[in-house]
Amino acid sequence: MHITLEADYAVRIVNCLTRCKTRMDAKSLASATGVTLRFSLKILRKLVAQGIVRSYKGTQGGYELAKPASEISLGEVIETVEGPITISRCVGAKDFHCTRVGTDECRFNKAYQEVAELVRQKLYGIKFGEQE
Amino acid sequence: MHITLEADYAVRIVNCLTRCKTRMDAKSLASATGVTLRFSLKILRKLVAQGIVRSYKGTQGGYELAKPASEISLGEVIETVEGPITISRCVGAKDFHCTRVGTDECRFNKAYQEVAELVRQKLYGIKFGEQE
DNA sequence: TTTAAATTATATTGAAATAGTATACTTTCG
DNA sequence: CGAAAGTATACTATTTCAATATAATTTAAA
Repeated sequence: MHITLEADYAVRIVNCLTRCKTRMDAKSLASATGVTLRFSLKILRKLVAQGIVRSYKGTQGGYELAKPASEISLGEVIETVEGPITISRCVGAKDFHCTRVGTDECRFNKAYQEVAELVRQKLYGIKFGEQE
Repeated sequence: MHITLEADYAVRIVNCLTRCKTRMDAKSLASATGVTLRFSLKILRKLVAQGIVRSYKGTQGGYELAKPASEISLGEVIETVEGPITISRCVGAKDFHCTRVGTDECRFNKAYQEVAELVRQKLYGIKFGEQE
């Protein structure tokens, strides 16, 4: 159970933009974060669409944060690139189908949802801005 | 970010064994849980190796829990089939490589580890036995 | 003691998700 | 204009996940 590499990359990119306060072009960002140029462009597009990063076209173009780093959380960045955090795909489905017992009302769905909520709260509580 | 289907299946299987207290053969277990026979055998092997389930060979063989259901947790079952819960693959690696800034000591590894620990504690706290 | 019902083990295949690339296009600024 | 940047879509490769196939071994009962 872990986040995708792409989400990791997105975190690196936002972290880099947080620290290097100047506008950066994709090429510099890519080499600074260790992500391939093409792939970082793909990620940057998602971050722009979500309103986390702002882009500038043209010769002096590049990327910078669209809002204060203190308002950007790990959770927001992660969910932007890989979608909502869920623990089990089974959540939302009816139930486990143990036909050998009478009632098989499943309490694990609830547990999974609680875990997902726990993770979400923790990740949304961690902001990029407030680094010591 | 979610557990694998295999882990879901493992939970179903252990849940089924918890509820149907009799010894069950793989075929019945498979059809009761909606997992294919072959795949459930593969999962059962892991559960047996971990000491969660006990197997009996021969004509009257089958599977049953190796210990009280109240001592088996969601976390144990999940980690048995898919390995340790981690949030980022980046954890343990050196750091993000933003070369444009001086020090880039990364606090996200720590955050990831905290989240993983949170999830682990929650999942290990949920036992199969104490279902109402 | 044979035999059928069960588990065990290894290897292989198929499918889906992830990761990364290619190409063509648009915008902006000097 | 024209070069340097971002934008968009589509495609390919790789990895991981899911499932299957085959063959061997063990056990209990007839």
